[in-house]
Amino acid sequence: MGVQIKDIVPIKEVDLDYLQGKITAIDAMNTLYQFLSIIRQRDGTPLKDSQGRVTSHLSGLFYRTSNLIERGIEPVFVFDGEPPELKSGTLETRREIRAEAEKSRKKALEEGKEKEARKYAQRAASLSEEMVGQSKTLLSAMGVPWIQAPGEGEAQAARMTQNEDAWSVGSQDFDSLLYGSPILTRNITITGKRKLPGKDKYKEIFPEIIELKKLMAEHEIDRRQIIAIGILVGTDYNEGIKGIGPKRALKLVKEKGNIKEISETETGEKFDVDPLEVERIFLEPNVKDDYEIEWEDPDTDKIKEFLCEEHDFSESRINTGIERLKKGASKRAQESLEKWA
DNA sequence: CCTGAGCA
DNA sequence: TGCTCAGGG
Repeated sequence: MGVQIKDIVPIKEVDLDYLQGKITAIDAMNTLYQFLSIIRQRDGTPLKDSQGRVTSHLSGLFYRTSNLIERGIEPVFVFDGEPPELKSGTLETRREIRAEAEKSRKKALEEGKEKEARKYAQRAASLSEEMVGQSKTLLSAMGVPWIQAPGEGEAQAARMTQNEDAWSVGSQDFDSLLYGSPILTRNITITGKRKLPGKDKYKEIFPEIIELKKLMAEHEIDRRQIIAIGILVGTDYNEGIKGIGPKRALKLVKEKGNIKEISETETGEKFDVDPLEVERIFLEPNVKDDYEIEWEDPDTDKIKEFLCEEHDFSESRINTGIERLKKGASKRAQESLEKWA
């Protein structure tokens, strides 16, 4: 889920071309999970190869990434390592929710309720170690860099952006802002259209830029106070206070100044874990500075062997993707040549 | 999610 | 050129 602070975050819509020439450190798990959950048939069945292995994540990853590369957007994927100990409660809860959803999915399918079945299938989706490994294999064949984070991927991506090795973090969640990323990019999609709540109409989706500086300036708060707001509404590491959303959290934080003061109030006594420990996860995350970000030419044979031969993707569709990757690679080569001129 | 065909 | 829609694996 991530920390829910959308209501107090200033968001700027941009065109996908705005990201051209910019390096985006993409939260890989966030993205793959999105693909796995969304790329499905009407009854909720994911795409599968002839051996019954799920391929939805590979489809999304290949087509979207080759589009980004063609447009000169430079993605580097960042994978989760070990979660902080405090996340175990959240992870357990998610497991339970998935198990329940899987039961509901089967029931709905037996009753012939396709739409219901799909909803529960999406909720039951979970990324296996194998899927993560396959995704890394595919990215390497495509010549797209990926980084193994020691801890949370969002934390590592944020550090890379702070280090100015990336321009922004790409994720749907807001957590990277708490980890100190100067810029967050949401909705990095090619053909984004989303159902309008209620109506049968579809609205086009644009990438969104969120700047940490602007977020801080707008509310006259510092980064520790943003973390405090997160802790009040709830993070992956604590439950948050019932009845407090981002607006009330902001007000409280501005009144009390910091999480320590808040923890000593009546509200603060309701925390399920020590809020200072949660704050420490965001301020001193488990990240590394020895990483390498290099794009390479796509390896056509490896891509085809992996996607077409092993997982039954259509060769003609994969060919157009490979052409896009090549186009991006030559664009990069051209630009690095111009730097010398 | 993304592709590609069909149709205005 | 832009839109919808079925199907992808």
